[in-house]
Amino acid sequence: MAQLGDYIIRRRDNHNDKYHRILEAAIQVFAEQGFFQATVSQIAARAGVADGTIYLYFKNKEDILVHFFSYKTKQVFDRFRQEVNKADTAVDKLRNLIRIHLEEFQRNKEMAVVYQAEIHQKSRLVEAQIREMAKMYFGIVTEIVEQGQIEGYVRKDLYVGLVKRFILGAVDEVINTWLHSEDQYDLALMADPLVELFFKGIGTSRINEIVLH
Amino acid sequence: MAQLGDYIIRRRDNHNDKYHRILEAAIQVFAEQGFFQATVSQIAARAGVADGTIYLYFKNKEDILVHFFSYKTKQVFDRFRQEVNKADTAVDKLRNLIRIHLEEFQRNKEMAVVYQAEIHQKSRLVEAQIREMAKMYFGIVTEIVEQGQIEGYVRKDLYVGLVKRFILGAVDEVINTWLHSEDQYDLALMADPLVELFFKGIGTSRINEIVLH
Amino acid sequence: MAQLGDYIIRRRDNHNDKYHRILEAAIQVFAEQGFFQATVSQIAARAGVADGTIYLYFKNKEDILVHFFSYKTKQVFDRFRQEVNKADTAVDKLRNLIRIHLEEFQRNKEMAVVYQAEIHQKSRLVEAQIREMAKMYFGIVTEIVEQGQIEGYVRKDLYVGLVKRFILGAVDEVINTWLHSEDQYDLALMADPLVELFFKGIGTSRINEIVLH
Amino acid sequence: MAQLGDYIIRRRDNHNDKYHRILEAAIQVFAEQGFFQATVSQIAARAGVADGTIYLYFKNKEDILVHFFSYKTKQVFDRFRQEVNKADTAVDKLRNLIRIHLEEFQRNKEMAVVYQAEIHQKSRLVEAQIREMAKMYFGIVTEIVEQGQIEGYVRKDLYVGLVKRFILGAVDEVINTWLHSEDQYDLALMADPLVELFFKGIGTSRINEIVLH
DNA sequence: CATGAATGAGCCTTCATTCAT
DNA sequence: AATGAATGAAGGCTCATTCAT
Repeated sequence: MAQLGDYIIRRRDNHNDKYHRILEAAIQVFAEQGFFQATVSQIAARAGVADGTIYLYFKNKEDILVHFFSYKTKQVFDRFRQEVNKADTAVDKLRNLIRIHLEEFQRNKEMAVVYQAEIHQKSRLVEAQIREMAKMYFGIVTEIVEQGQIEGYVRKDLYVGLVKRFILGAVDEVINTWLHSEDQYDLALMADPLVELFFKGIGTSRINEIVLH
Repeated sequence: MAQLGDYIIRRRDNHNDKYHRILEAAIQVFAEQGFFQATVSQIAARAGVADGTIYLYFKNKEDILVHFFSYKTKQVFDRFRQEVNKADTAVDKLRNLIRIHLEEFQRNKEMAVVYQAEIHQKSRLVEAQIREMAKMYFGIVTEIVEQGQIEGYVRKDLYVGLVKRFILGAVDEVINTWLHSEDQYDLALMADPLVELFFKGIGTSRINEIVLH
Repeated sequence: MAQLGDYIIRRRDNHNDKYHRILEAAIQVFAEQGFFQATVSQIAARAGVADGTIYLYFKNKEDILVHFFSYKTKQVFDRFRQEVNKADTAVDKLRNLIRIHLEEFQRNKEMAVVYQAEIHQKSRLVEAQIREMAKMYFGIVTEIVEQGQIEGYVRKDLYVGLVKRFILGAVDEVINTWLHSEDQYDLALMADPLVELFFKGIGTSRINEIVLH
Repeated sequence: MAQLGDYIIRRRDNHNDKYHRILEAAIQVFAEQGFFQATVSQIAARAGVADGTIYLYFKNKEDILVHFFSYKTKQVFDRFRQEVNKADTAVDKLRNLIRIHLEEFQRNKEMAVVYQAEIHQKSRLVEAQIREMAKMYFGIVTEIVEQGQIEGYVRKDLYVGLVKRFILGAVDEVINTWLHSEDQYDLALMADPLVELFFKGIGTSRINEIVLH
């Protein structure tokens, strides 16, 4: 009765299982060795499959990276949006964005490593996806800034494109430092101090006495 | 008479000449292809020397990258220090730091590419140098913050380690965006807006009504 | 009632059906790609069966070629014999032989391609069958020559082994040229001119004034 | 004095030496295994060089075959032309053509094997060269036929294109049979009997009583 | 019988490095 | 010091064949 159904499901699961096992293995190996240093054999061994099996699920080595980006990373960026939506005020939205960003990258350390390496390449293997994620991030920041301006908590004289780089860059650098640090402190603890810096900067009120540009 | 001396100098110059030609060629090739994609032959061809000649000046391919960092990049970071010293106030020092950073990376685009790629690797081939540069940058920021606090323009409740990442990350992201941008706008123009963001943040004075953490 | 019988027949037909579908598919793929370039997967896809199914009907890839030769090619060569038998005189027999040879290879172009490639290999995968066909062809030619000699139309001082190569080679070359020709002229039209050349050669009667060997 | 010259010559010879060693090794391996079955490693081993060395002299595996055709085979076909020129009458020219063809292919048995296999492929790897050689052969036959017609030894009602296939095919078949024969009889002995067949055909004068087409 | 996912041996090719000249 | 031919290890990928379902 349920036999056929079970069978199909098992097959499908098996398929999915292997696909994901390879993907997860690849992320680990890419994280450890870097994309070009990683070998397909290493990935296969880590995934517990034969070398040739890789090519049943992926077109080639590069294709694994592409799938990784459109699956794992995208998934993470989608969570950014969700968390931002949970908050009402601009301040809370930014706080949620930063917090979830740090939390997710802390939780998926290997993804973080691969992501960092890839977006800082000249010839990116995944240009399209990266551009899309950047756009999404920009959208979120734009929303926060505009809402914050309406609420009166965000300055009006801002170039949002720069604000996005200002925020994303700082967060990325915090993550990057953490990735290269010996002791594994809690990355998420950086969220609030960062948010405070984003809103208040490092200056005192006296800074307004100076014409900065 | 002066012949022997000349000869030695010429030789030495010749040596230096080739050493630098190889180094410059390598940076170009690394920038275009990435370190692992670049081949020693390409570098040799670009430098106008034989493949084997590379190994008279460098231990191996990786050694070229190491030399590049301790030569070119270090040189650039040394200029950071010089420019900062030219200014008197903390504000001007930070402005000079950001400006020279953007200017130098704009001027040495290939260096910028190689630098960005390398510092975002997990297994860095040049860990030592990068750590040293990070330390130097941290020193500069510390000095600026402390002076700024004395001058009354910088808040006292700051975690300098985070401030350094906050600043460096934003600048790096601005550079990274520029590197991947189609149109080559003037990167240095970002200096003042960035400095303003660093000091004032994105918030208005009303932000102080909210307890950020 | 007739059910069981039908079933068996259907099965058998089904078997035969698949067997032949695979064989025909293989010939097409072999013709297009060559034996070593062809893949079992391509054959399976063309035949509309699973890869594994191939191995229910054939021992391995090479076995398909063997079967092809003992099935298709043999069948064609059997037709040679039949057509020759239909004629009474040596001249008509040779004409029929040449005509049917050209016609059949024109009709089965893919077979022609595979056949040509295979018999001109050093290490033939189908040595036995080829030798058998050569023998059969030799038998036909022998018969024609002997009958022709009796009838007085064929010279007596002939080395039949050479005559067979003389005829077969010329026909094969005509076919080969056709196979590689852009425009698909009617191959069968070559039959009569060829037969004339076989009988009369290219010389005039004056050629007899010369001692050829 | 002669040192530099010697050096250059040695280098050049060395180069030529290796180039030719690889080429000769490749022909042997191609002859034994066929192009697709042959491995680059086998060729390298036979030539006494490292695998990678092959790629200093040839673009890839296929390129070796291409070079082989434009070097060895072409050289042989050039000899055809030379030998034909040595004779005065059409009869002698044809005899020389056939004789040198058989002699050369007998002397270069491996070349013969590779040549036979290649020209009977559907997708030839060396289409251009083969077409050129075919054209040259056609030119020779045309010349012989026309001269023979003037001399009165060759019939006027001939389609030269067919005559070329008639001759070349027969010769090729004789060679092919020899290549696959166990006992290595003297191939050149077939020249005169073949020439006689070409001129006189297999028919007697009575054949003229019959209308062949 | 039929399937097609999985295997892993094997091949072509690249390229960092060496070394005789 | 300089050359660049030669090396050979290593890696990505293919594909004939097997076998659990």
